[in-house]
Amino acid sequence: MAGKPTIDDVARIAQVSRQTVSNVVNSPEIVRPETRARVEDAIGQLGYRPHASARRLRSQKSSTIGIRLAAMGDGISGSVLDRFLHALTEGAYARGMRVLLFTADDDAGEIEQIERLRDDRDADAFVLTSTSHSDLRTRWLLDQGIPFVTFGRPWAADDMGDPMHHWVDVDGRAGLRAAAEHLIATGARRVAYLGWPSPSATGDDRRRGWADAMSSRGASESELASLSIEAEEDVTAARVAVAEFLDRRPDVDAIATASDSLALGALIATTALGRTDVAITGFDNTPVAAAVGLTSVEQRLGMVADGVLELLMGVSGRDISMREPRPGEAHRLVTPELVVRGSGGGERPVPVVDPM
Amino acid sequence: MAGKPTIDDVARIAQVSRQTVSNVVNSPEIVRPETRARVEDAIGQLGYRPHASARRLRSQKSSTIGIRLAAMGDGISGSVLDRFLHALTEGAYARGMRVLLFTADDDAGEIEQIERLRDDRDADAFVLTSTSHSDLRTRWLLDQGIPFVTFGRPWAADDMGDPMHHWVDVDGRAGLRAAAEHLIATGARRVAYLGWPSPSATGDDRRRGWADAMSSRGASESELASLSIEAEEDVTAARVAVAEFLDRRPDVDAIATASDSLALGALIATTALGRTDVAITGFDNTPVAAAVGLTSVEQRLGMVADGVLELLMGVSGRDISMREPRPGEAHRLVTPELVVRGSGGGERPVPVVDPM
DNA sequence: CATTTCGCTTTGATCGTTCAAATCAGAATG
DNA sequence: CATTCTGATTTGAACGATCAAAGCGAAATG
Repeated sequence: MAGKPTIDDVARIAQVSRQTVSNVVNSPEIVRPETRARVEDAIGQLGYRPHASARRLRSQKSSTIGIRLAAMGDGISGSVLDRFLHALTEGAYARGMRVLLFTADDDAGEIEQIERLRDDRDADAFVLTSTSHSDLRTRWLLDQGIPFVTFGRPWAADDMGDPMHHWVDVDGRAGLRAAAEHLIATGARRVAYLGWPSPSATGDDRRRGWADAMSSRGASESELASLSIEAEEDVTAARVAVAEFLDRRPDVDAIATASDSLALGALIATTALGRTDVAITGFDNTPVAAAVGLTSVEQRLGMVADGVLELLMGVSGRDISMREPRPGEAHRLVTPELVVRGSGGGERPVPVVDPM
Repeated sequence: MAGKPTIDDVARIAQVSRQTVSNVVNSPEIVRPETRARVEDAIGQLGYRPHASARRLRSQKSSTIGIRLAAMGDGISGSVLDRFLHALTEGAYARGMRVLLFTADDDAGEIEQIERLRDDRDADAFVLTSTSHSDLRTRWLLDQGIPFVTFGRPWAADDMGDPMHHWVDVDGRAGLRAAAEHLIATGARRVAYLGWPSPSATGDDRRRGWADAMSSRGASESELASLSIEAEEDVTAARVAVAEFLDRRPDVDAIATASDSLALGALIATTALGRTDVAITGFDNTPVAAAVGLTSVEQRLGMVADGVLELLMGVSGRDISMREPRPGEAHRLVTPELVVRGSGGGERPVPVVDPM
């Protein structure tokens, strides 16, 4: 009476047993309608809510997904993780799950934390981000039989066909193809590509998208090579690289880039050179892109989050229920969306970076 | 035997009772050393870890802090929340707490979620961010008697003296004073201020810091007014405002700004105008600032997080233990730190934004 | 020597729920 | 009409820990 109402309080008021109340809460369909109504009434009247820990103890499920909050030295794109986290949390709540945060300095530390959370039964599934080829973590999780999904492909020989583990990823290739095609469609004659130094699994894939668009317009391999710019994921590095490049190749009138950071560097370089005719596209659709009016590729993180939850819990399940990954059912490749803004080419409706 | 070991398994191996094992885990000092050793041995041998939910059920404590992951339309500065979250999570784990995420579209929605999490006993304390004057949420939380700390002052008449509730904040005024003084020290003769339209609690406070520095150099009120630029938290808006301003006041050779977004706008404007002699400082020390080499005010979010946990749990406590806020013990005002980079003034060691 | 004190350990109850099996009333079956 | 079946509800036993109080042996006290 003093504290929060328990299931017994509800049972007493509704003149039924504990278990019936439990049934009304967990599987209403097996309770006779009138009984159900009576119980629901009592629940509403008392403001009863099940004690999550009691339920978790008994059912041996934590209904919690653990995810590492990376230290984000990733520059601007850190906000991608942020938005993904937001979408994941929202989706998780809709399915009766919670999202628990943890931190770690490196992958080994992450494994340690996951082990702890698993042993404490604080989380029963995990989501990994920024996976690399032959990732320590995925191997370990598979060995342990811990349910997990990665946001990011394993980038193994045959990602789609050979389901080592469950993953969701964004089709960067399609994204860059769209960006390049948009630049061409809005009047660009020579579209360069600004990406990260190869080899870079994600980067090479994005470059392929640009190459797709260019090839279908008749560009040769050597032309593609001569239109490629490389820079580390860093605004300054990108600025320097683009300035140098435009000096050699003033005929280039558009640049599709692999990230908003690179794009920002390109934007600063072209502005400084007075080359405001050069159209630029970014990737990630970060707040910075929105802020400076940059056309960018949006990853649709809501769909990514949905995909993750679907792989973890089934299409509409409310429990972690992961099977062996089966071909065709273990992956989701989300097609991104091009968000067109002023600096993306053509008429430049809002002249964003030229002097007033 | 099949599943994870329980406290009873440990007890059996160590030839002691359940409770003794519990004591070894929770208050080792009351157990006789040899007994303790035996139990610890058994724990290690079995790899025993207490079942978090069982513990929470019995002790009626969730040992969990809830925090809303804002949708971050805040532009670049979204990363501040991110870094704070990281620091908070790290600190929380060190004190045996977990951090649970939730989302909401607005403050009313946040209240709803908090109520749920409280009722489900999923979290027993909350951290609020970006509080406004006369905040719906703080009022409600106080009424409900739910432990919480805000990151951000209430901005009431006398924040420091009158402890309505527990809060931690960064001393933006001191930050901008330091920035302005740095600009002056490195050779600037006329330092303008670029901030958000008044009234803005945070913004006005930061402006005051700049004004402090200027006044002590003998600037009059009217001079200060003529050196103030206003723009919304938006790169483009800032760029436009700064371009206009520099047209009127070409004598200005430095700009202290209230945020990295504004600073980026200023940077783009000065670059475009060829005024690379104008030194600029930002606020928040976001990845963007680092990327473009911008001197910026670092909020020291680790200290903020520590302050939050201290107010919630006491100096070294491992439990939520909040009293009535008492004068002098209910607040923490963290002094930020100026991170000096190339574009911050003076010699411009690394010419970041001029054409190559 | 009986008694109190002290330090450590054990015992029994309990936290609030779900599981598994038992019960029960009424309908359907032969 | 006795019997089986069926759907809805109840009962007793966990889940794995901590709390509160009791127990116990050795040392201290009168």
